[in-house]
Amino acid sequence: MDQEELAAWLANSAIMISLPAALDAQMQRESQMTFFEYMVLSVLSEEPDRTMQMSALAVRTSASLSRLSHVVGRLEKRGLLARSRIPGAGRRTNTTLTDAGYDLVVAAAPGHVAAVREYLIDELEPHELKTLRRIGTAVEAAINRGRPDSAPAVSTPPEVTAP
Amino acid sequence: MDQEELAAWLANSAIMISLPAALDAQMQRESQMTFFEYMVLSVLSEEPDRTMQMSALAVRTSASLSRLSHVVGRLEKRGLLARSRIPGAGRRTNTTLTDAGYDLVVAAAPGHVAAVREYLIDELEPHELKTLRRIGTAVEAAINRGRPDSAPAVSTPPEVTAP
DNA sequence: CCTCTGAACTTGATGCGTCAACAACTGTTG
DNA sequence: CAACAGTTGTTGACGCATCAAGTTCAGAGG
Repeated sequence: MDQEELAAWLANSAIMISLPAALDAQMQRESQMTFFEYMVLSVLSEEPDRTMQMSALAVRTSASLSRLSHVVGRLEKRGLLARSRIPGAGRRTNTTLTDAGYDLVVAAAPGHVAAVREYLIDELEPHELKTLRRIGTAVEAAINRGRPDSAPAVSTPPEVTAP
Repeated sequence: MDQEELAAWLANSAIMISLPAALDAQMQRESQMTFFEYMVLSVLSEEPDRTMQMSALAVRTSASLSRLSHVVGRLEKRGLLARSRIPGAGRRTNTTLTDAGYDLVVAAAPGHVAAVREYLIDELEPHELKTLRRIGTAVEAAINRGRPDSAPAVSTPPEVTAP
């Protein structure tokens, strides 16, 4: 690993470690939830009927079904979403955002967007943005190469547009 | 947030979420430790005397002193490092890598380097590497701007050169 | 039919991270 | 020199993630 590769790797750790931490802190501070909880609510808020099946939601948030189940359980207790079994479809379960949940996402979004801008977007030149996009795509492809079918691990982040 | 910014942000989440998860999984699988534990051992292994003060180690690993204290406690129980108070220097404590700890880092390093190459470095063109480096630096600066003095949050990643 | 397999979750135990206290020093100031 | 303030670490409680079962269903095979 040469000088330039090493430097890139060192710098990359800011994106891998400090950036998630900073975004988590912002979300915790301003909206009393986790970055990941925001992801879940945000993804649901983008569906036309604010509803999604657990497994689909798990794929979209890059989480295991187990993790998602725990989180959804908590969010349900807080009245932010509701679960309902789909009849005649095995054990399939739908998760639906409640009005309270929707309101919370809407309230949390601006602060989140501002943080993403402050820490990342506004720091970059247009050509750097394009390259970042290319890199992210390449990394995702490289990781998924190792597990061809099982886990797509698509890592869709919290939506940054207004819900 | 326009189309290009949004796409870059979406792609970036692969670096923020999937990449750390993949590296963690690799480390767990092949060396029975956490990515963060590897960071700690690796940083120590680069010191001439394999020794570092707790607070310095905390800065280098971007961790809170509390987190570090817990982790070091566990690593000490596993015989991978040892703590010793520095006499006449307040509560300062030195952490030293044991031989077992050093051997473990040395054994774990190749697999880690291979993973970093596979998921990131080998995917990128030289100019993309340079841009990634620039982006990482910019992100770190932007985050630190918010907390001028208190927490440097330097995020030094695990060394990728042979220890 | 009746069992079996597989899909889609759920649950419980365990471990790690965080936050807020607390503890152990040193040096400083009245 | 006595109290105090500032550093530097440690600890315990609590929340969240993970992993390995377990559960609940639909449909296939015998």
